[in-house]
Amino acid sequence: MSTTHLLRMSQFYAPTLKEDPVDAEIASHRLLIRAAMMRKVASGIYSFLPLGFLALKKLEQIVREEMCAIGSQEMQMSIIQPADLWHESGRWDDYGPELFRLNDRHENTFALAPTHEELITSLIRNELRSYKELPKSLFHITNKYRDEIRPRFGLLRGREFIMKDAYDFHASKESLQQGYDDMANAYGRICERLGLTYYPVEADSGQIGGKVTTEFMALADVGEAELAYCGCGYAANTEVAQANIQPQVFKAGELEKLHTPIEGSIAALAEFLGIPTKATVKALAIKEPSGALSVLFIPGDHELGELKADKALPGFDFLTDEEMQDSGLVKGFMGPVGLPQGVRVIADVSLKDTAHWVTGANEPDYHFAAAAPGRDFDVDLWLDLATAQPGDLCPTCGKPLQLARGIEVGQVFQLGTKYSESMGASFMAEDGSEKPFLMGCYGWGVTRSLAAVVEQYNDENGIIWPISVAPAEVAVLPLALGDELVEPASLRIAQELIAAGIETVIDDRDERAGVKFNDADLIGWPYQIVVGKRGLEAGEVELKDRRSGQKQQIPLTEIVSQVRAVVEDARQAYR
RNA sequence: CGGGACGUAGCGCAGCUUGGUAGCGCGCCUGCUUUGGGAGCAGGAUGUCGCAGGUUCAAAUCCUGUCGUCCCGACCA
Repeated sequence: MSTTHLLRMSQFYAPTLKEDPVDAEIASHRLLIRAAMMRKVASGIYSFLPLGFLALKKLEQIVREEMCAIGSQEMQMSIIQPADLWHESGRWDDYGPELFRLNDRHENTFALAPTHEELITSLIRNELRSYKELPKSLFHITNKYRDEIRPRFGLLRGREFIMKDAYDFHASKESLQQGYDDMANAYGRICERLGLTYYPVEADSGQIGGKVTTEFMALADVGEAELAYCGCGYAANTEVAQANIQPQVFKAGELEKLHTPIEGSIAALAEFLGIPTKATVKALAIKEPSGALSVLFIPGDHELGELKADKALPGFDFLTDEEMQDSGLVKGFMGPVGLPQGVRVIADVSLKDTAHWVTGANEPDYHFAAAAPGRDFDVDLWLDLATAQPGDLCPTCGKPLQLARGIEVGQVFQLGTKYSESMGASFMAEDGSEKPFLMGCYGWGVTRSLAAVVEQYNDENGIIWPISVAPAEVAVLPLALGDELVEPASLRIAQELIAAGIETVIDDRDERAGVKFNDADLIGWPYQIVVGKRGLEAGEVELKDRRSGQKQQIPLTEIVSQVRAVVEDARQAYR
C-alpha cells in the first residue's frame, strides 16, 4: 500500500508525546508510542494509529509480495475456531492456558486462534484429494491470540499480534523440501527489504512438532533469543547450537587428591587452584522420571543447555539438596570417581578428548586433579549438553563462534504428517494408495518485525525508518506558515512529489520550527525538505537525510528532481 | 505462579511518614507578542485520588480485600 495523496499533518491524527511513556522500557515500544504509531489497549494488546498503520501496511505488503512471488495464495481464515477442531488435533489440552477460550450463547466452545494448522487442515481435507493437485501453498495475514504468561516489550511479545502464516501440502518429501527452501528464501528477501540485520538459525521445533526448522533472527540486544554464529554462515539458537568446546587440561599424570577447603562452586575452585574455570569440570545431579539418578558433567566455564538435556533425558529434574544427601551425593564436591552405586555418569561430548579432569572427589573439601576417563572412571553416556559460548568453535568451519541476541521474526517448519494424520487429511497418490499430506507451516511475525525494524533503526531523536516501511517517504516542512513565499512553494513541492509517485507528507500545522523538526525526527521520515523564508529568498530549500543527518541546500528549481532521484535510489536499496 | 514496584487532570509526577480546602510541569482553551531545533506574558478549563469495604467527627493519606499495569524469574510456535 502506498500513499497516493498528500498527507497533511494539520489534518492527521498523530498525537506525538514529548515525554517517554512510563511503562515502556525498550526503544521500539517507547518510540512507537511516542511517535504516535500506536497506543496500548491492555497488557500485550495495542491499537495502531494512522501513522503506525501506514508503516504496518507497507510491511505487510512486502510480506504479501514475497509470498505471492513463490506461488503462495492469499486467503483469510477465521480467528474464532470451534473447539472440536482443537480436540481433534489434541491441542485443546496440549496448548494449555495460553489458548484463549470462549463460549457462545448456546454454550458452544471456541478458541481464539493462536495459529491456524487445525483450521487449514480441516478446510482442505475433503476437497484437496489428488496428488495431481499438489503441491498447494496458502497463506493469510491475520490477528493471532495467545494469552501469554507475561506479555512484554510492546509488540515483541503481545497477546494479540499480527502474523502471516502459510501452510503447504505436498505428496513427497522432495516436494516438501522444495516448498520449505522457497519459503526460507522468501523470508530472507523479506528481511532484506525491511533492512533487517538477521541470521537464519538452526532451532528447536518446540511444541509445534516436526523436525526440520529454521528461525529468522533479527539481531537486537533486547531480543529474547540467543544465537551463536560464525563468519562462515553457521548460525544456531544457543538452545541447540552444537558448539565445539575446547576445555583445558590443568595437569596430566596420575590421579591426585587435592585438599580444597572451599565453598563448593566452580568459581571458588578455580580461584583456589589458580586455574581458569575452563580447566574444571562442573557436576550437576539429576533424576529422570524413571527414578534413575545421574550426574551430568560439563566444562566448568559452560552452562547446561536445559533444552538439550531435556531432549536426551526427557522430563529430567535437578535433585534437591535433600535428595542429594539421601543419595549419598556431596553437593559441591561431586565427581565421576567413586560415585554411589547406581548413579550414572553422563558427560558432555566436549570432555571426550579431555584426558585429565579437575573434578570433585565425592568427599567434602576434596577434589581430584588428573582424573582420567577410561582409567579412573567410566562414562556411561556421552551427550551434547553444554550451551555454546563465545570462543567455542564453529561446528562447520572450526573458527571461534560469536554470540548475539535476536528477535525471532519468522520461523519455517517441516511439519510432516502430524496434523494430516491426527485430523485425517489425506490424498490419493499416483499408485492409488491413500496417503496423509506432508505439510509445512511458516510463520512471520508482522507486528513483531515492525518492532524489530525500530529496534535496529533508531537514535536518541526517534525512529529512522528504512524507506520501505516508512509511513511516508518524504516530509515537507514549511517553517513559516501563512508566508506568501513559503506556503505556496511548500505545497507545490509536495504536490509535484505526489504526482511523481512519491509518498509525501506536509507538516502544515501552525507550529514552531522546533516542534516540526523534533516531530519529523521522532516519527522518522526518511527525507525532510525544509522550506524556510531565509532559504527561499536565496532560491533554495534544505534536504535532510534522517539516517545520516546530512543536510544540503538545493535550488528550488531542482528539489523535486533531486528528491525523486534520491528516493528512487533508496527504494532500489530495499528491493 | 513466585519476587519487586506502581495506580492522583490527557501525559509525566509531587502530596501519603504525622488524617483536616487536591497540587506542580507539559499539553488543552482565549488574547497579545514571537517565529530555522519542543517560545514568552496574561487569563482560563480539566479530578469518582483504580475499585470496594472498614476505622474515624473527618481518609488521596491508616487497615482489609480486589482489579489493573510494569520489571525480574519460571514459562513461551
